[in-house]
Amino acid sequence: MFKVGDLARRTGVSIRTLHYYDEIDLLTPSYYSGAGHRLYAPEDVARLQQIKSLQALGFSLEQIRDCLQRRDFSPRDVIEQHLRRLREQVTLQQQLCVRLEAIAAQLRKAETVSVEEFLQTIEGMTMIEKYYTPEQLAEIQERGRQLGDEAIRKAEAEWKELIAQVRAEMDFGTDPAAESVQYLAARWMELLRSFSGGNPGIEQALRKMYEQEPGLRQQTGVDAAMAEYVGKALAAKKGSSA
Amino acid sequence: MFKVGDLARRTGVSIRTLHYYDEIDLLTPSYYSGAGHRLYAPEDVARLQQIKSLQALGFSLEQIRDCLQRRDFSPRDVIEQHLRRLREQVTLQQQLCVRLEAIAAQLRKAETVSVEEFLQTIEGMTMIEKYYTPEQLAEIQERGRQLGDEAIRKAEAEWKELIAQVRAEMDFGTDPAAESVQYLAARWMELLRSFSGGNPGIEQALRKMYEQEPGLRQQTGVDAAMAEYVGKALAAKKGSSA
DNA sequence: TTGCTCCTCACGTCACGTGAGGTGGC
DNA sequence: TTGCTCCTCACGTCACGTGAGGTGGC
Repeated sequence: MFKVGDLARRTGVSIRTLHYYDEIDLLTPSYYSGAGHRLYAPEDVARLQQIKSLQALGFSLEQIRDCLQRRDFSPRDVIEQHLRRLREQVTLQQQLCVRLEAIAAQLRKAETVSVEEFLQTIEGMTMIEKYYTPEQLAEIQERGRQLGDEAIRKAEAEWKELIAQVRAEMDFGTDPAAESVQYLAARWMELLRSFSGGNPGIEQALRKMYEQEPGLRQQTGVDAAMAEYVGKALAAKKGSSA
Repeated sequence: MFKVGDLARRTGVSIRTLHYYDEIDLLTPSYYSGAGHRLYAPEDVARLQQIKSLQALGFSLEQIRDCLQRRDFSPRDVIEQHLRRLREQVTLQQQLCVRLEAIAAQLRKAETVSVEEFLQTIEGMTMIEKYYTPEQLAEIQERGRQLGDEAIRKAEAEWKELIAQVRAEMDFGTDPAAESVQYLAARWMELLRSFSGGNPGIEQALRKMYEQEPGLRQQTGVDAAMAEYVGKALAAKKGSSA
């Protein structure tokens, strides 16, 4: 026969927890002393052990009560179902880990890490995940690893310069078939390939993302007009080589 | 300018959530209409997007508020720390998965699956984890897989019979050096080896578990007296061969 | 006038932690 | 009488969901 304090000390649960279990009828003491003190019998202690075991497996107190009360209870099904849920959770959390790692990698790559850049990085990630399939993302990440942070930084700088140069030619009204534009268009395709690896699915997703995200167009300076201009330049080249 | 309903529809969050964010000062609308209706400006929408992004990474609303408010906020540290916590969680959940799988395997092995057996299995698992190291557990599991369910069931039945036979000799008062007991002791060591694989750490953990768990002694019928009796028999054999 | 949207309470969730204020046995 | 343990409220947690009851603009 134990009083709450004794049982709490012996089993490592708190007194409040025992009170609570009593309150929700999960574990009611078999006896009470004259003064209204809870007295737990050995079978109550055993039940507490069972409760703790099931709780360690991640079951809710309600599930535990069902498990200990109901006669038509199927341990096998419950365990299997529980296992499925848990596996799903683990999968989701692992995906989250991958996302966080990608963000952490981005932050390490950047030199200054302002709050604004951080938020942009995150929103960028969220946006990107809307357009690429998981397989495409894995492929892009893998290519990024092989290129290395330094090469990626360099490519980003080159894109920036290239876009500015194309914009200048457009503003100047240069014919897309002109040699200077042909050179830029070729460089454009080169950089694009180093990102997409030539995977047409990735290039298509990228195009769609630019079409549907005005913020992205504004941020990079690549708008519909530029896409058309570069497209014409590439078509002119094709035409000349055919 | 959006009213709550508009913003809710456009972003997929509930009206109640927007009310709540207002209540905890996480996202307060920039304006109010004459009738006291919330009016959200474009920058409020942007802030909501940021909140959603950070929430998707698993941050609490309080962490998000800190992140958006404080100037001395270091995104890099927060992400790394968050990642560490998440990885820990995943590890714990994966361990839990392993436990549940072991229990599921046990349940499949048994023919009848009463609630009592289920609870015993779980309590057994919990107890076992207290005595063996994770490496030892992995080794035992691996050996179990190699033996197969059928062989394990057979070994368990043999243990039961062997223990009963030893008990009978003890009750009869047979000398541990007698041939009949020598045979039983040899069989004892054989079965023990098929469990421990000869790993002395596992055998030691097993002994300690039997010493410290009265419930286990009662359940199997292997008490201190029997351990001593078998020990004497083995010593007698050693003595005779030396 | 009828819908629709908006508003502000306010309770419920899950498994307790943490006092508050008071009683009974050594 | 002094500690110690026990008791019963009852609020707080986290991020909202879900009504209840009432108001304002088309």
